[in-house]
Amino acid sequence: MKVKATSFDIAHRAGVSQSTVSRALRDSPLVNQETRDKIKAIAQELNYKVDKNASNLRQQQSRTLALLLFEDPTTDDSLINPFFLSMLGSITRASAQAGYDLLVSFQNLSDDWHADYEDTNKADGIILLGYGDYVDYRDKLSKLEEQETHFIRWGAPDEEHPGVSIGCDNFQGGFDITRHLISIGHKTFAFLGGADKHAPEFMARYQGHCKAIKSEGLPLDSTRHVDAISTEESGYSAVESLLPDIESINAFFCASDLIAVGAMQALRDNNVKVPDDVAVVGYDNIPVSRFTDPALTTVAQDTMLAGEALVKNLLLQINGEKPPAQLMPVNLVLRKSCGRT
Amino acid sequence: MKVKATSFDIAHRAGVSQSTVSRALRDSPLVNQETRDKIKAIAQELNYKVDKNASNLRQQQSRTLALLLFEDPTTDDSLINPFFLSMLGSITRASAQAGYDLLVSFQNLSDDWHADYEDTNKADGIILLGYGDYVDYRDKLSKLEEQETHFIRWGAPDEEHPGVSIGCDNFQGGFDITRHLISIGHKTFAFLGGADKHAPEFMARYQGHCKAIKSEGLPLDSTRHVDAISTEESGYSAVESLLPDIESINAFFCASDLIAVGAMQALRDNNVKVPDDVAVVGYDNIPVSRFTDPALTTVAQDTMLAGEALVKNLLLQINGEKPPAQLMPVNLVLRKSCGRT
DNA sequence: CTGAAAGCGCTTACAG
DNA sequence: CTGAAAGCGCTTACAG
Repeated sequence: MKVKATSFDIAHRAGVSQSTVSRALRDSPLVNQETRDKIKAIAQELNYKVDKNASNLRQQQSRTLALLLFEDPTTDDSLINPFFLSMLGSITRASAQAGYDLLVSFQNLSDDWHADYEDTNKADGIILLGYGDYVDYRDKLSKLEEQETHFIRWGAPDEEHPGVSIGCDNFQGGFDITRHLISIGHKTFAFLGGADKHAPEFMARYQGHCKAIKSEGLPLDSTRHVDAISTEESGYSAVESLLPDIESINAFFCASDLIAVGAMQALRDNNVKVPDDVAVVGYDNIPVSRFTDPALTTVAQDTMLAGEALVKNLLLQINGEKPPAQLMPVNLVLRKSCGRT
Repeated sequence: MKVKATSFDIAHRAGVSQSTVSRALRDSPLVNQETRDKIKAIAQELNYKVDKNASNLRQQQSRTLALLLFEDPTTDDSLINPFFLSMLGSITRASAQAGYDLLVSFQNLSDDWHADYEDTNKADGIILLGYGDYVDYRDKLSKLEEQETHFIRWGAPDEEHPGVSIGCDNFQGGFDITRHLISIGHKTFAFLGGADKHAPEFMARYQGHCKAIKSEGLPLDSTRHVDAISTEESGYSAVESLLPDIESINAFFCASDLIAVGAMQALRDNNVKVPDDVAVVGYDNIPVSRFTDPALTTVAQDTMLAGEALVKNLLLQINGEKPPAQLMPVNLVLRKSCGRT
């Protein structure tokens, strides 16, 4: 077993004090340029690396962020919503860019996750990612806040809830895509997705949907609402439950792409043609959505931007500021599944 | 700002020494049961958590694993191969189960990633995940080994390369699925996927494919090989390049599901019916594969098992053992895209 | 510009 | 069973 070099070893070789080594390695302007270069050369030669535990302990910080990913409770062990995975990617990149490491952890909503990350100095702050069932969340968020943990939540900004959150403008997304459906002639709808307090994102999308129907002068009963959670299976069953009345529906607005993929599957299995017999749109613009048959019209959330915003906001909090909640813009992605584009 | 309690605060309140607090909190049998309970109660009350930096520094370990995920070099910023994401999920779970935290980081193969994780005591070991372009890797792996870093690589076990690796039996997978294709009557093939030193997984799948052709007594030229990397786009182009001869091909063996998804897209766009005109099979069993039209026959790698094996192996290394490389079994998943099942 | 020293908050060998 | 003390490897205020 190789023994790791310490700053004392370097100091010894360089003929300076350990303090000077530490300063040189941190690029302190206090150190003579020549000395600094010499020290760095020796450090490289010995393959010396600053011990993070010691450094963090001394500085009382960790330069690490923790990402807690909440699984959809019903999801099977190996499946994770592709949208969140894509967020995971962008958050990882954003923290790396900011010079922070990222500790990743999957949590079940039901677990006792109030999370020993910041308390233990393992992380300077926490990012919470998942469809927020805020009814269940709430107490845990309060506890985090009580302990003055720095955290940011992905999801709908919501006055009533503890902590800051960043989310996409789900209302606007639901509004825009519905208006598009109406503009190309669709008049009757089914909204697939549980829209209640347990799924505020879906609820906002649904409200945007209804608002568009109203504002375009269609009767309020032009849409029907069917519960579904964000899985293909659930989308499949939702469509099955509507089969008896399928003729009366022009367009399906699925609250997520996963639901839409399952819905299209069910329609195909029942010989309903998309988009000829019925239009289908989704939400999230997950990678698959381009490759379904037909390609899925959907609402894109910019995960890159969102990830950056989350990290930036959290970092501000860690630096003692109080950054505001943020609502990210959303974009329509028109493809074939909604009919005449 | 709340001041964090330390073990001294607890000691003070409990009327014992700080050493005893430390012992009690670590469930040392040396401590009187009553004292232990009292200390734990006080710790809870003060919301005390052991400082990981201090604890790790003292113990010279981190109880943390680092996962380096290598992106396919051509992949755009926000896309990550779903197969690896699924591995990510299972690795995260497996490390949590083992009581380790997981530091996740995306790396570009081109970056200088020899990775200050173990050297800095940020992690006790490293997991490398990605399609291994081992030609490029090699030097970096050697360097890791030289520094006596504990690491494990996902990929084909390979005598020639530094370090231990765990991978699925790609040869067997390629063999099995090809034999199935032959058994249901297909006689001519195209293999889509770059099969050279830069993509050893694909190469092994290709070799299994060829072996099956030989062992079933078909002529060696019953398959043609077209380069493709693991993206839908690449699968799409690969099929396009074969269109002039498409009639001569019974079945496409795509080296990954992503390639297959793109290939099926291209076939559809060119009015070639799957599976009636041509069969298509993939590899990986990514979530989408169930929902393509038609559903994709593919080879499943058990990511759950694989993740656990990686973590277990690495932990053994950390404990000073020399666990062997491992080849994980693989399963055929028969769906509609290959024709008569 | 440099060094000696204190101290971050633990764990654990040593002594009792 | 318990305590006093050393020490993990740094960073940084203090003194020069």
